[in-house]
Amino acid sequence: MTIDEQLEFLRKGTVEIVREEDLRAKLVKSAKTGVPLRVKLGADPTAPDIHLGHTVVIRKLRHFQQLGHVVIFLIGDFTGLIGDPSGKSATRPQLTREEIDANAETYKRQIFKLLDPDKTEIRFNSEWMGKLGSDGFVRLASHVTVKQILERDDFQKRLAEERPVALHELLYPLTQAYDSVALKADVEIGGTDQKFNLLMGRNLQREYEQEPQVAVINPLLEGTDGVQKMSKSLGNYVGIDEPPQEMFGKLMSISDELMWRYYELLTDQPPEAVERLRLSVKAGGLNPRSAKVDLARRVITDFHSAEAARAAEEEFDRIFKRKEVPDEVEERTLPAQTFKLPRLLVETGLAPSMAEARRLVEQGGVRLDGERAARHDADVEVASGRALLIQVGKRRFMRVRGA
RNA sequence: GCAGGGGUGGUCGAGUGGUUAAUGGCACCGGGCUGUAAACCCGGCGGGUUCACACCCUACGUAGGUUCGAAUCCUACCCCCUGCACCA
Repeated sequence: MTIDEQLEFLRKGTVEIVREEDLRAKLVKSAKTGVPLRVKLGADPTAPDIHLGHTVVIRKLRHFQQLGHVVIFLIGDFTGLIGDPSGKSATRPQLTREEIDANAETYKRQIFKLLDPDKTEIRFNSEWMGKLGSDGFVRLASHVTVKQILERDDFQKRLAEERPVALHELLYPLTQAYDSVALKADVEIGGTDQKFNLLMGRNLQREYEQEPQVAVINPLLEGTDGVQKMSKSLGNYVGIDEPPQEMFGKLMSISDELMWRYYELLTDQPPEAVERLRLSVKAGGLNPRSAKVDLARRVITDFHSAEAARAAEEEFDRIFKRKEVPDEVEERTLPAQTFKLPRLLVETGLAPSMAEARRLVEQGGVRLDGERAARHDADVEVASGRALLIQVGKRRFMRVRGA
């Protein structure tokens, strides 16, 4: 690829690159010297559960790898003590060395679904932050001014709104920036929420007489609700460790509009190809459902396999299109006796409470052996040797046998 | 410590003595429709007993109190936020 093509390739899906000219220069230099660029991404040690939102930046790392550069996956075990000042969470639980190591292993297993292990360094910032000591830390702090730190939107906003800003939060951008110095990073990847921190790295590197890193800023992926950013706590996420069937369902549940966003940020489909698809759907030639199925297939293939994707699709069709019983249904054995229907639902865990169970039946959401249960006071016999198929809603199934 | 503001159901947020299990939004759940777990429409959304009308219990930071009756009034306490002060 020419340098221009490389730039184009790296630009895909990003919001901003600061500065693109610097990146060009680094790419040229690397090509000339044969020394790969060092591309950094920081990760929080407390949450090793990666979801699709995180994969946006990981995918960007992969793009750099594909061009032959070295990726440094930095686990912020030191910064984890501070917690990114994203507004809410105050103090974070202090992790033991063992927990951090365990989390690191989980990270590795997950990120190597997208990244090439041979071109990836896993590092911990306690490595250099620990050595710094409090005197070193104070010296480090002398390199930036309060005003510089307070420039950060988040701080300004909170000060303006008279919401608290803890002192240690101000140190977060500083330590993150120092990581770039310690690693001599050429490029740092991050979401838009990280922009300030990434730029701080540039400043600090200059202070330490290093060539400033390039900040490659990626958008934050919206969650399946299409509104808020994907996050575990909001429950609008798709975890990359989730079973294929779950992923398929969740991806099918995104809005038709959001699907294009996902195409852009979660697949390596070239923008032109995605645009063609979009036009085709818009013109009515292609059913949006089909495009969504295709998206789901691609994502599942990345994290599981093409085979798993096919199976998930088949299962989905079976349940939602043909309204059949899934391939595998959980089985439970209960003492052979007669149950009131709501009681049975609670016993099997298909409903959390009697009141909820009754509601489900009244609303027509419960089927017994395929027959809609009309009355919630019905007696249901669980006989030994016979299996009873219970369905709640569209997607919860269970087979119950009497013992 | 002082002053002020605040703590309501998964969440946001109404409600200042009586049809308040608590308006409304969101989330969530069920149904309908659709080639989608999309969109849209309808319904539900603390728990328990009951075939059912119905009844009971628990709930508005915690604990008491006033009252026929309190999320709403009083007292104490706890927690959060803002400002000021004190200490260093």
